[in-house]
Amino acid sequence: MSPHHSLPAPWNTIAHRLRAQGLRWTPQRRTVIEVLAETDGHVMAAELVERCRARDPRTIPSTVYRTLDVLESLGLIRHGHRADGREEFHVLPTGEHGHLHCRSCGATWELGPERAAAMARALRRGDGFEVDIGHVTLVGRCAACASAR
Amino acid sequence: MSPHHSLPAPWNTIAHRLRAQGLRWTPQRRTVIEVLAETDGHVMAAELVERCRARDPRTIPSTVYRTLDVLESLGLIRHGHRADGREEFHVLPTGEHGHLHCRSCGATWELGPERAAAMARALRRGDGFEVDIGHVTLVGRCAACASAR
DNA sequence: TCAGTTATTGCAAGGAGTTGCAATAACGCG
DNA sequence: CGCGTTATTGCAACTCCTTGCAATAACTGA
Repeated sequence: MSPHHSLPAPWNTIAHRLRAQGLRWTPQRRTVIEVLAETDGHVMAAELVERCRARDPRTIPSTVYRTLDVLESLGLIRHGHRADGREEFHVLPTGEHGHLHCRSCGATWELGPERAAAMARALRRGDGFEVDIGHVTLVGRCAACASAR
Repeated sequence: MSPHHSLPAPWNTIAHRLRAQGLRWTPQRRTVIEVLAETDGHVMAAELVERCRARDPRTIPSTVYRTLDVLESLGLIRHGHRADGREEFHVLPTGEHGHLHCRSCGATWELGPERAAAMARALRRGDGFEVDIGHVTLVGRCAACASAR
């Protein structure tokens, strides 16, 4: 087995990509990336910090946040905000999808690419605004809660 | 002149509305409402706290935030989140309007009721989700910045 | 008007992020 | 391999907001 368990998929190229930009590959960044590689696509920032701390107790929050900024600038993750304003990261942005949150029952679920696209079209029509649908969680009421009033 | 300079428009009825619900009319709440009555419709939470403090240096932030919660439950204001996640309040929600923020040029502007409605329709179609468009600031790129790439 | 009830307040502590700065440690080059 | 350059780190302080709790003070009813 390799001396440093290597990372899966696109994560294993990050060291090179960083260095290619004059940036550095550090143990702290490796920790963050190892944690990201294990997620299913969504992580709340604070939760990610916690998982890094579990892996390495010396983890410093500000370092994690700064690493996340760098990874976002590389296009590997994308940050957004949940209904309560807290930060959330979408790992490896695949299809553009959004999030819907019902203020009545508290549920949060995904807005599929097709409907997200329809919404983006509705916004574009008018002044040409190109929405980044993944950035926010839309708040409202789900069908069940809306009709229950 | 009246002993207690009375508040304009709908604000002057709040004391009664509060008491009608078993809630109380306090000097601290009066301060918050005086400040709200002077806004143009938008205030960032922290900024509002600051203005209350200017009016009464004894102002305590947590009291202001709690008062805002109460006022929101009365339907007088509505909270939302800006592109950076910070809290913003819409005073006296009139027409349903949203906010758009361009991540390139940093501008933020309003999404008029018509287009907001079009977007809400696009979301409703599908699973019946009723979006509260005023709650979030949609992030993306304005026409100018989008075409500049 | 006074007293009892209990909604609110003030305070302190805590969570989530951000930022400035000096010390540290990756990198790239000789 | 060792050095100098400078990107990063660790730390401390700070912003914005939330929460628990005991003390305070509005309201209500007599």
